[in-house]
Amino acid sequence: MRDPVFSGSTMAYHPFQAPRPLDFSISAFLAAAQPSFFPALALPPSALGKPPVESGLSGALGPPHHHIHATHLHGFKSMELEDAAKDNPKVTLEAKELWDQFHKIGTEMVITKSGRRMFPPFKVRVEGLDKKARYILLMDIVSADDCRYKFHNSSWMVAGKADPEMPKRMYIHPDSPATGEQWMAKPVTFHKLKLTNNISDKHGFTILNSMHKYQPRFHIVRANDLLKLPYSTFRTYVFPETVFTAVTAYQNDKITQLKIDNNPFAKGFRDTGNGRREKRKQLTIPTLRRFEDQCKAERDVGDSDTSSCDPVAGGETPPRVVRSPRGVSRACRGGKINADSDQEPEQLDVGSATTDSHAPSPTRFAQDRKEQLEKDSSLLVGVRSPKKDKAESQNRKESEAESPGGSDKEDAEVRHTDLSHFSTTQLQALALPGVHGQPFYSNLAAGQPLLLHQGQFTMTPGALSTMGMEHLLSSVSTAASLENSALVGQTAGGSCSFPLHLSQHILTSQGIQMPAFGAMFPYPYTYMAAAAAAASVLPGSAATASVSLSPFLSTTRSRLRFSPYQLPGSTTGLNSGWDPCRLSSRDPSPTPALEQQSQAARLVANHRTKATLRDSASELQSIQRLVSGLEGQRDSFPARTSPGGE
Amino acid sequence: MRDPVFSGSTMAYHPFQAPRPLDFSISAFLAAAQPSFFPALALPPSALGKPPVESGLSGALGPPHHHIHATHLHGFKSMELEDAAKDNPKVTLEAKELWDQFHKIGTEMVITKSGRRMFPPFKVRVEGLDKKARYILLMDIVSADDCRYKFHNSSWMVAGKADPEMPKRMYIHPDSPATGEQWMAKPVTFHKLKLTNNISDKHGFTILNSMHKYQPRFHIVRANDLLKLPYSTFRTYVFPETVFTAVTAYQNDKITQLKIDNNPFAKGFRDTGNGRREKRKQLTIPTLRRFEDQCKAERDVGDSDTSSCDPVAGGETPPRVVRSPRGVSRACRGGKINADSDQEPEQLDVGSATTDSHAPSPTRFAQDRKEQLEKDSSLLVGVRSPKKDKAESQNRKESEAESPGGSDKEDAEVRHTDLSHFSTTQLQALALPGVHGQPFYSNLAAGQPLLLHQGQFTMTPGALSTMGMEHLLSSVSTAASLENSALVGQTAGGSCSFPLHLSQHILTSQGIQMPAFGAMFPYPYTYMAAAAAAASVLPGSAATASVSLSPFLSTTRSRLRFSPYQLPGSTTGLNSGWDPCRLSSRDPSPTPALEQQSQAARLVANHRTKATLRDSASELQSIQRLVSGLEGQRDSFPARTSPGGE
DNA sequence: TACTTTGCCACCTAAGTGTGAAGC
DNA sequence: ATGCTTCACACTTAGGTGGCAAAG
Repeated sequence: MRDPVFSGSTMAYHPFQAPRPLDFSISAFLAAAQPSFFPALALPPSALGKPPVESGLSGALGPPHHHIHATHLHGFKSMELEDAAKDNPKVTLEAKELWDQFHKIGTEMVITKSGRRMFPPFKVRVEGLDKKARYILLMDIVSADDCRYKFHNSSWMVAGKADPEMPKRMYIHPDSPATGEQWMAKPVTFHKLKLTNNISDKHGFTILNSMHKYQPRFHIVRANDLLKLPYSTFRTYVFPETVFTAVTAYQNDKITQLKIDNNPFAKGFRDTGNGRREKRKQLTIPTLRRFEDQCKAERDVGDSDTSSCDPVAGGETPPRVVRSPRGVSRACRGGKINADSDQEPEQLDVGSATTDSHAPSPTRFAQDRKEQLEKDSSLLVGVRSPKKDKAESQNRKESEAESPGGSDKEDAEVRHTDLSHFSTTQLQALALPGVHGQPFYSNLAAGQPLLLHQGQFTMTPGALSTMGMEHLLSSVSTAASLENSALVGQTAGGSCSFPLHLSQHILTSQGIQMPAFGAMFPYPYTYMAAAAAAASVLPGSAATASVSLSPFLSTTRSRLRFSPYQLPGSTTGLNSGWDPCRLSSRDPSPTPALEQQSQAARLVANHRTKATLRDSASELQSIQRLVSGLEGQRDSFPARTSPGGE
Repeated sequence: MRDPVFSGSTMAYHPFQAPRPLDFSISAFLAAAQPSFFPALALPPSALGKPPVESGLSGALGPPHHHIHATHLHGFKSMELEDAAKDNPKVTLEAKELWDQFHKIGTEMVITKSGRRMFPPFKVRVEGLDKKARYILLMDIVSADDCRYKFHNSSWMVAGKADPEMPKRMYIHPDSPATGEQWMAKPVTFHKLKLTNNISDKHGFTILNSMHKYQPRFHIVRANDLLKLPYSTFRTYVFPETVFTAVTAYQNDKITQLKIDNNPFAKGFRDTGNGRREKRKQLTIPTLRRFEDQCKAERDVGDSDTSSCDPVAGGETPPRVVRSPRGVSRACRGGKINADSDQEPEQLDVGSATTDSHAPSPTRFAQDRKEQLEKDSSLLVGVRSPKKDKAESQNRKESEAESPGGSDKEDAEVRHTDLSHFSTTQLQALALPGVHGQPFYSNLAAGQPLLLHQGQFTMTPGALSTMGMEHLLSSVSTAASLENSALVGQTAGGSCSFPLHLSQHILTSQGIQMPAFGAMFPYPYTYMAAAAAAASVLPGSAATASVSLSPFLSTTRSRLRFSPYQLPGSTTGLNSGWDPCRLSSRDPSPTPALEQQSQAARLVANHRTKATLRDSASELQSIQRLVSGLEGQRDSFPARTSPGGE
């Protein structure tokens, strides 16, 4: 309870701790982004959008199909439709049941200096892509809220405001670019992505703050060259059940047990009568074996490759889609707009993302989405309400009582509330920091500040960073959408699969932590691209104001925390890593945004406090996050950007 | 001794079995290719070629620097010089000493159904690249000759003509494309490439015939997109000391022992007093430990990644460079030209590649090369004469007497001789089959016959396949050369590193055999590209004649061998793999070529027979090889070409 | 003291190696 | 009987897991 604002809050259903906050958080910022998205979306020919049905002011909205948005957007702004159409991607989360099991308890992911994989592994199945077109698939992990947590009395509770955001990195799937056919052939796994708390990480791992909540995101970009990524449309998918709290050591024994029971690498800790396992009673759940078995089965299929297991069976979750075409629009820029930011977490699970009612134009679209959601059963796959979760968890026969705050927490509430104080722009910033960076053009790190090949694009750093998150400002849907990317121009004609045959060379190993290999993509890069697009398309661009503050110099109330182990310069060797002190002052200040939830959801959440986080501290922190995301990114770039080794 | 022609030949220094034949073989076909290369080469601005010194009729020539050739070529034919220049690649083989140790004995590589790595690992150090330009690095393994061997009485001897060539695959380094800076940062390893004897392989592994000799090759292509590979210039580097015989089980105990002593994974078989090792006395050589130690040291350096060890120290071998600019030329096409194909194997080691005296125009260049070689000490690095080898081997304290034919064999002789009977075109075909295919655009395999995006390029399949090997028809040198690639046009402006951060995801694992990941690149693809270029540039194009024969239908004397385990259809599952019966009949017939050796070398080798292989059977087989390389490639493509898995 | 983070450890998966008997 | 290929094995490297004591 470090946080002065939330101190005292305890557990489930507390105004400040609504159950299943994670979902909210995500949907919240997604919703916020949405508004700004529509205006710029292009409409693919094959778009089969439906007329908007539900209004989006308060937020409620079902995940819409992209094409729908595209259509509308088309009218708004003329976008390049060249290669639009022909695809209508649909993404489902693999091992959904397993994720759900963790989610109910409150997923925790260990982060270590050397980098730790995620478990369950983030794996998605993609459908509806243009077989011949080439795509780049990526994922990143963004803050779910701006709070710091603590696990107290068997439950998670807010413990203050979030620490300064670490430079986020966009992780490009190593097979990128590859044809839609290839991507759809089998689930796309991201087990090579590693999490770390080492701010000086040189491997390109995703740096997270311990005791903070995060949301993994998946992106699909139609582009045949990584160089085009910056100018391309990002279709973002978020699976609420994948939110997790980063920890350096497991806090909830239930999580530990679930990990042990399902992660083959932890088999050694299973209670097999070998006199191990003391603390945790064997909470082994029936679904247990399934995961591993599936993994093995999967490995044997086709030309196995990969590694981390991942259950194939079970429900797959249709995510919320956020799309950011280049030249995308930005939602209302201005300050903490918001308002009815409170929503019912429960509803969130219904799989719908809400749009900020305060956003520029999205309202009607929100309705559209909602309708879509209700119509498209696939969108609801894997979606479950908190109540259901509760019921399930209670049914579980665990020797240990269900930890009070175990499942269905509500820090989300906090986050949610917090978000409501940010403008759409701010939310973007909030999300974007985690939007790009991890493995990407390492050469960028190697020198060029922002590259974008001179002349092609000119903007002030501030403007760029602010607008860069355009692809976050997209429509939210769980189904597929038509191609609407505004690629800078196809290179070669066809759709050549790029695979690089990980089969033989790349696959197996997880994170060999060779920065040389990683495709590092510092935020700045994408930022610029998106920003450029946005700038050229939208009139009232969002905050272009540059704020001169770094997490270390201009903190109002937010505490800058660095564990003794992470203090800049005190960490591992080469100080070429991220150095907070070097954050420049040329960054835009994000603006507040609204969250959107289904009306039902908001009804439930109405009792929450809305003002708590509405202080300058919140804004400052957001800004700082953004700044670090932009500036820190560059500095943290691995010194070695060479490939070869492999 | 199945081969009627060579039956009876026994061992070292026998006319038919000159020691260290491998070197010859390689240099032979390289030389043959050279002639045709020059005419088409573009001259980079920074070219610093030297005037030709030695004549090339009989062959002898030192490894020239590309730029030299480029310069000359410039005059011959105007090539796109857009991105020419700025780079002058120099490639050296890592772990040369180790390779030499194996080479002396007669390197053997085990091939298994599940795929086996090479040991020593093929690893090269690249220098002189344009830091900012992007390159694609690849490797493939081509037949060293067209003979089948048998290990009899402790020595290798010819046992007939080669079996039908398996579809070869070009293995694209997974980090491709990446900037020159990245590639040069650390040695480029290809340990993910796996060898197999499973003709139905779906992993994209390199399929080889057991008991046949092969030569690994390394290629550098300046291109920022894999899609441009087909239209780009290939700079090929060959390290004679890396020739090897594919086996399903080690034949020479010395090789086995050397492997055990140096491969960390075989450590369990080392004679550490654990009562193992019987057959092989501990031939452990002093240099032993070094390799492994180096590997470990290397792993710790920088952001380790990779895996297979590889000694960094010791001599690195400058290879013979073969370059094929697009719109390349073809050497004399006609039939078994040849003539003084006999050379002294010993000389080969001197590190110089000889050009075929019968080749079109190369003569003067050959001299130039020679001079270069003598001047550039780096070219001689690791180069050693057979005599030296002999001395070394004798110094080794092996309990077991040096197997008579163990080191310094001469099947090479056969191969050499054989090669002399082929026209340049034939040699090209001979090599090309192994030039492209392994991991590459899998989508190609997935459907499109040859793709090349309609309209961009039009040629008859036959012509294409014939000319496709253009990049083989290049100059031979050990040093660097300037950029001369005729890329189809740069996509984005800058030089973005492509890394994909294998660090995190790709690196570690070796060959997870996931076809989905491999970048499959069937020969046909490259063939077409090169062909197109050649066609547009050269007047008297080589064989465009389409031959209607498949290894199964039109075999004159060559026996079609398929072990019971490999019979098409009888092998592993899915028959989507390579099906010899499906080989089409539209392929060009390769033409003979000359080999080139230093004059000294030829003096020594003059006593060899030249006519032995000059029969139609040889030609047919070559053709068949080519055909299978082209047609088989497609069929053998892994059914699953999806990425994702990773 | 309370809470986190670190390091090292044992254990496990994944996969690379040659063996040696069996198969064809 | 010869010659080559296959396969189950034991052993090794590389690396993923949580435990746990110690440190901060």
